[in-house]
Amino acid sequence: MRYSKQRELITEIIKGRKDHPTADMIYNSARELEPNISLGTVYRNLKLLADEGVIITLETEDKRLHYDGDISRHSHFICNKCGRIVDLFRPAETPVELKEAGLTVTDEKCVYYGFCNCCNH
Amino acid sequence: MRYSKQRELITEIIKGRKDHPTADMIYNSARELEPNISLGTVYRNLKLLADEGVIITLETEDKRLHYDGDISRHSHFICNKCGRIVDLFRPAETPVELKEAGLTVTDEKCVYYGFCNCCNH
DNA sequence: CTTTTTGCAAAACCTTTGCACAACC
DNA sequence: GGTTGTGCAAAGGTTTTGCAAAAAG
Repeated sequence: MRYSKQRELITEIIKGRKDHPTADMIYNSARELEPNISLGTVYRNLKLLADEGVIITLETEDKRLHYDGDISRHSHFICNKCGRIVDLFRPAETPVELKEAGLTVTDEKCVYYGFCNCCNH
Repeated sequence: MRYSKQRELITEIIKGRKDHPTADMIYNSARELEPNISLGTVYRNLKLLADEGVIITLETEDKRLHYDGDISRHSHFICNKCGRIVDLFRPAETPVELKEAGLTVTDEKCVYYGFCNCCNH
């Protein structure tokens, strides 16, 4: 993988925020510093970075892919009302049944849905 | 919610299978019995059934929504190679941190990725 | 008869891709 | 210089939606 200014910028943006942005949000941030960057480039690099394991993807009910620069093992909470995504650093235990069934686990994605402090009632 | 032949058929199809089909798969099944059913109707009803809690949605890395007629609390395993989705009836414990943080959990979706028996090496 | 649901087709939406040009090494 | 990455715009695939007709109650 060769160096590119655009890819570095995109990586910095994702690694620098904790709000699990979508491609479009990252594109908008990127354009502030690099006004000529294209949406296609953003998508291409996000896919590349995710494939390389540099970032993580989060498939949510809003049907847009969210990205997370924190690749440590953790779960997420998503508010049904405001859509806020919260990190959860004590991940759930991987069920033993999986190993028992001969399944090799490489990755896990646990998402809890509910209402956050601001949106309770 | 008024009765409709199409909705009943769609519900039966999802409840009757364990392979977590996509809208398109359900559409194809439905057409075997109801050749004039439209894809729009399938999508409309799937959304309705999911909103009503009659079925569950599964957001996966393949970018298509999968549906599950089994609404009991359980997790899923998805094979990175063949895409097979396996039910896991011992769900992970919901992290206590969530309650401690004042977050109300209404739902949880845990997906484990890896390689199934058939696809191991 | 009124309201909900359907089929159809078009639109919306997010994401991917082909291509010529620019950037990297 | 050869190869990889970019910008642009067009295409792709899934899901949603507007509308007139059909079905339900």
